[in-house]
Amino acid sequence: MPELPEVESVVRTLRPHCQGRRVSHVTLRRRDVLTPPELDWPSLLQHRRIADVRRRGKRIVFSLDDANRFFVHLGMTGRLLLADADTPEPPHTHLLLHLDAGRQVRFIDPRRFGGVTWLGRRVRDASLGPEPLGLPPGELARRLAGTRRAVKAALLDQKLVAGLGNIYVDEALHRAGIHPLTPADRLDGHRIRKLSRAVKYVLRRAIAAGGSSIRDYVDADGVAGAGVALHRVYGRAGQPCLTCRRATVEKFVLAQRGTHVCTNCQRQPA
DNA sequence: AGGTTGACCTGGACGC
DNA sequence: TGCGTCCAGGTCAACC
Repeated sequence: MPELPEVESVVRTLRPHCQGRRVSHVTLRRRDVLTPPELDWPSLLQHRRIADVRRRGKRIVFSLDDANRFFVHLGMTGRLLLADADTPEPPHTHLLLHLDAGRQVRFIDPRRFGGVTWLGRRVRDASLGPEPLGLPPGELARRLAGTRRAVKAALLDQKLVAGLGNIYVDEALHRAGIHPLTPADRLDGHRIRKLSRAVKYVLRRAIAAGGSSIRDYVDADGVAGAGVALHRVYGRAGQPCLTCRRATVEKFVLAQRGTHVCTNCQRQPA
């Protein structure tokens, strides 16, 4: 799915079209993408004005003018697309927010790993860790020191840091020269600082490229991102490492996820 | 309690 | 062409 840079790109393209707009009505095609499903979503949304659209981790959070909030999670294949009412509706369109001015926001998700969750007026949500951009290295160090899991598994844990996924964890660990199997609590201060810098660098560059479009991802305007061209290991198994040019990128499974490493740049822990 | 595994879904790519 | 298998950007619940 969309990870932090893809979600950020969706939010940036979505916001100018949504902010301040009123939801004239709602079309619900599949109730099971909603949490909780028994809530009267159309009534809660209809006639409300969208005050704000923001990203939190991989979530797209909508704030309404009555201080209620809900978020969209894109899962693996979810899309949030702006469209005119007369544009043909693609398959797997589950929810439509009709805005004034004849535009609509469409939630489309073939695999339905994504969904829409009602937050209400709740302020705090402990299910997500801090944002990685702007996270001080010392705080990252403190969080990683608390677990013996492989550093890749730790970084994928949204409670530890919110927004990283399979692509950018592999890319950041490669850039930092850290093997994904390294136990998180065995990284010294120097390597943590390298990792912290690499995470931010990789995410910022991917955001600037508009995200990475592997197969499904497009922003809210339907535009694919150019971030794949920046990948140094992800999706490059069997090809030469672009950094050292001495080894080929290898792929193995860690935490049930395809994991890409250069064994020359990233030395396996003893 | 922390950590690992299967389950949830569909579609596209590949091999026979 | 058609069928089977594997794989995919994520997250839960259920288990050790």
